[in-house]
Amino acid sequence: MKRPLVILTGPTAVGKTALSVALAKAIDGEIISADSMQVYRHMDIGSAKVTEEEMAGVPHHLIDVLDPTEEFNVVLFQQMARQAVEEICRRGHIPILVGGTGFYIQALLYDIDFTENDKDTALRRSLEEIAGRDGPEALYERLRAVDPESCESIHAHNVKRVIRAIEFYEKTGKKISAHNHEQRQNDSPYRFAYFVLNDDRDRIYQRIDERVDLMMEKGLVEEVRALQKMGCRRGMVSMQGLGYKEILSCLEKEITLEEAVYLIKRDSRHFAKRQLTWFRREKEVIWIEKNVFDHDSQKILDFMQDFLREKALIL
RNA sequence: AGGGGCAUAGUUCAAAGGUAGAACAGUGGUCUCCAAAACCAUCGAUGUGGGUUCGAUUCCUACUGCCCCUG
Repeated sequence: MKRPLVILTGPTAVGKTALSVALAKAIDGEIISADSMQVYRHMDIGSAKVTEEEMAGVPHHLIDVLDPTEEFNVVLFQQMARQAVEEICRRGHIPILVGGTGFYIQALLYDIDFTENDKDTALRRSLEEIAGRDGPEALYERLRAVDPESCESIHAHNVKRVIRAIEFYEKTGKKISAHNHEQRQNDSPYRFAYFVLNDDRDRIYQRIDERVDLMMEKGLVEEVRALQKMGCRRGMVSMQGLGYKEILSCLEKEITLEEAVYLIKRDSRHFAKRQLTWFRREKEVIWIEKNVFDHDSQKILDFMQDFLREKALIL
């Protein structure tokens, strides 16, 4: 029997956290965070991390488990999340995956195979060097030579992807285009319900602005300064987080605080938009438009529970 | 009130008597190991009324609005 998995996601600032805790309480669930920034300790304000109080006693996993100087990526997420699902099920509870990183959700939900990678990053580095020295087109031609199919779907300017595709070929002797095609056929190992919470675009953007202002009031600058003292530098995975990279370059006097705030708001909007693009493409998602439910969280909760009962995910 | 200046896309700025460009914003999309990342595509403008002209958004003029100076 497949394990149950409830997913609750949506664009940033739409209100996932509050709803997730209420849902967990209602269906005896535990929460697994699918958030690439909330995994890090000492990054509370900028990542809009759930507070102890907000958790209201509901167990949360994959939050505060790494230092900001450590790396994090899909593969690590996948391993940690899988383990969390197992533990939660063993306790007889329902795992609820909550967070805005669609790629991570996909990795767990469809059990995407990433195993062919090793820890050796020398090749990656030398490819980056080629891109820097000879330009992205030169790298692209290298990819065309070994995996022309990938060139169909990857744009030459997208150096990160081109590098990964070449790397995949060099390390495995297989084409990543073929591998991805195979992986796309994966059936989920879970009985799942994939909820996407959404709201009017204007409202989301407004909430983003308000939230960023609040972060500044709460002391985001101090938080980043402390991280800086702990040895966090730009280029680290954690410091690519929205709010962190901008404040960091403000502390390094590259931009003013005003510019930093503007950029954080703008990039958060862009992020929300990209998230929605991602979810639209995912199959089998259940959209929860807040205005359809009059922004009444009880109505939303009732709807979700009815749905889960129907799908026999809960009794 | 008098004098001067400005009026072009949502915003900031280009250009030109004959098809008005860009950046940013906005919108759509890609994504299978940096994903809060990286990348692609796309919508959109000459304030209003006259005049000169084959043709005005450009030149002239009135109006309206904004800015600066004087009082």
